[in-house]
Amino acid sequence: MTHNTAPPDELTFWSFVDYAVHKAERELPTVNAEAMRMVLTLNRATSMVVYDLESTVHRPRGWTWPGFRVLFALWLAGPMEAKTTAEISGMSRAALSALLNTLERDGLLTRERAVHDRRALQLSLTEAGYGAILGVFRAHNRRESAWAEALEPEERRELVRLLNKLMAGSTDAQAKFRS
Amino acid sequence: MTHNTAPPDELTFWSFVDYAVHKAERELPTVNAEAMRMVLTLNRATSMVVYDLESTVHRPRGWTWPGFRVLFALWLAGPMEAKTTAEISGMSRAALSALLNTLERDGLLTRERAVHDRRALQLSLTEAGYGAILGVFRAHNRRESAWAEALEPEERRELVRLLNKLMAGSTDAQAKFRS
DNA sequence: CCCAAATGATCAAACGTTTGATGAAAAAGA
DNA sequence: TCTTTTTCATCAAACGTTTGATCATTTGGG
Repeated sequence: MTHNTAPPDELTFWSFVDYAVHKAERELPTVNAEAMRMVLTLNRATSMVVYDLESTVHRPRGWTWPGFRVLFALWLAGPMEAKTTAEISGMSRAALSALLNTLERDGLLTRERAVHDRRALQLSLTEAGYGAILGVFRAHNRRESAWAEALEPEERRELVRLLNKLMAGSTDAQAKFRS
Repeated sequence: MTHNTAPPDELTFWSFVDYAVHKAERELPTVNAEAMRMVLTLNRATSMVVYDLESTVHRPRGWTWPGFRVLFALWLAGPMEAKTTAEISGMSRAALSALLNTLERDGLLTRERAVHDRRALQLSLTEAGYGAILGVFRAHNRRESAWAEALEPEERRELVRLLNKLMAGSTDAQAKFRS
């Protein structure tokens, strides 16, 4: 255990995890240091991946990752109700509603009221949306590949397994989900 | 390999990963499915943890996770230059600038110009900020603990190791970082 | 010493997200 | 059938973030 007590001005995004965990452990006897380290590391790793993908793939093309997620879902699964889109792309109905304004304005998808239920909304890719998604996905996947190469194939599978187990455990943890 | 081709309306946040990977694999021979699965899973797991922590710990107290990260850094490492705070809490200087408006308005920290360099900003917790952070951190850490229990101790260590290796590999991947 | 380049911070516009409220349509109950 | 409840979508206000521009200060080169 490296007793890293670096002065504040030498701390970096990376070294802060160790610094914080050790310092918290020392000053707060009741802290769950391992849980702290896990969540801290999980967030930092994801934050780096997200920032990279967003700034190298999506923003240069005038897109955002959330917008990409919606278009990607429609591309793979076909036209669907907005409620389903929100569910599978991991956003609230209100967030999707706002996001749709942008995507519709940019001519990437259309929203129309469903025939069987006039409250519901049916989303479909436009020709333009359909034409654009493949290229963006390819660039996105190339970037994902570069990240994935940091791990051995076996390690990638293990990482996925552990993350899935973590998600499965959210039920026991009585985690709060998006409504 | 479960050939899950569920109709769109039965898809969920969870099942979409499998569905998307299989469908992409089938329709796009050149796709790197393992990389896709890894990034998709990483983001969904983190998104769930973030939403839970944010909505059960921070927002009910009138805080946000980003604000908490800043106050937490100042609490652990003491007063420091804003540039350092941005670096170790993982945000751009511009984002921190905006965030500081809120934190300062709420009386949780103060910003003053540094004496040795009149461009620089020195951040310090106020009494109120210092008094509030411990309780919030305790609640935060309790929630982290609940999540951590989904994994065995050995699995937690392995997850952290894999995530660190992923972060370390970002150099090879020539990932883009925040400036 | 003076001027050009680099650095620290802020601002502005656009965007996605959250919570809580409102409106409209459908479902459930009396 | 009529009323109450539930469901789907949107809106409004507040917030954090991004990119690109601007301003002030400091550093470094002639």
